[in-house]
Amino acid sequence: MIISEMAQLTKISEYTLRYYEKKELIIVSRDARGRRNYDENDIEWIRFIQRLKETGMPLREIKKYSDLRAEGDQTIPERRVMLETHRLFVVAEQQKWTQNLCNLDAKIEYYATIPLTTDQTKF
Amino acid sequence: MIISEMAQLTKISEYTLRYYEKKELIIVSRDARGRRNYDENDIEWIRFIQRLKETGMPLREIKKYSDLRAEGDQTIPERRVMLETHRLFVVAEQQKWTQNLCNLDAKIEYYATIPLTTDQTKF
DNA sequence: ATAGTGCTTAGACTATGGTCTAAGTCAACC
DNA sequence: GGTTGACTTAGACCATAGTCTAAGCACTAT
Repeated sequence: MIISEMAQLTKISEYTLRYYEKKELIIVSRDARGRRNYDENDIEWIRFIQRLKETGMPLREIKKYSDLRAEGDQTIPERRVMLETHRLFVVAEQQKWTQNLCNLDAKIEYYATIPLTTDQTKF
Repeated sequence: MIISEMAQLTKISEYTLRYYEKKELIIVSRDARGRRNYDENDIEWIRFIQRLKETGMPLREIKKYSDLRAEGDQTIPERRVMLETHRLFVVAEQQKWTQNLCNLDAKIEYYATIPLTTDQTKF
């Protein structure tokens, strides 16, 4: 699979796919003409990167994970620890957004109840 | 209130407070010596900016809100619409994080159940 | 009066995560 | 054999959100 197909499939631009490779998040083999040749495994991996990114993992962390992955099976426990640690971050984020929603709702509620004649410069 | 006190109070660095002013998010009066002189109203406003930022509102949006606020009471309905619109964003974010957590948990669960002898390069 | 502190400004620099350009290669089609 | 199209590379450029530096002024304490 060529980069343009990969870009279409994953909705990640060719630019970004090359960028990820430059940043050593992805390692892709080349064909006889020197072009990137993505296989099934690469697709899986890129989809996983996508999910990690969606959960707010910075690229340098994803790179760490990628490096461990490249080292082989003996790094599985380490990788799992990374995911468990990241999980705590995601839980915290989720709770933060819930709290933020409460705050915002309170604000909007306040906005709705105060008479329009009072001074509104505070908001 | 002087900038250093404000920085301490809000945990926003002096650099950032000046930056916000340069970006026209905040308008602060000066004392006889030309130094920023924050009052109660400014504190409230900066705390509100903080909350908007926490809920992922970009600075340019906050500036828009700030501009409306500066225009006076007649912009209240517009400001309220902004908050309501932003609320939808926050709700979506909250749901996204909940979904992300599910995905990650499924991943970790999978990690936990597969025998350690299989090929792990997929993760 | 001179050093020190705390502010002022403009503008340079940083990090993150892309996004794009320029120049070049290679295979295929006409 | 020339053009087209899809790729290659290095490196420039962009937006966001700061973060810091340099040079300078005003007041205070010694």
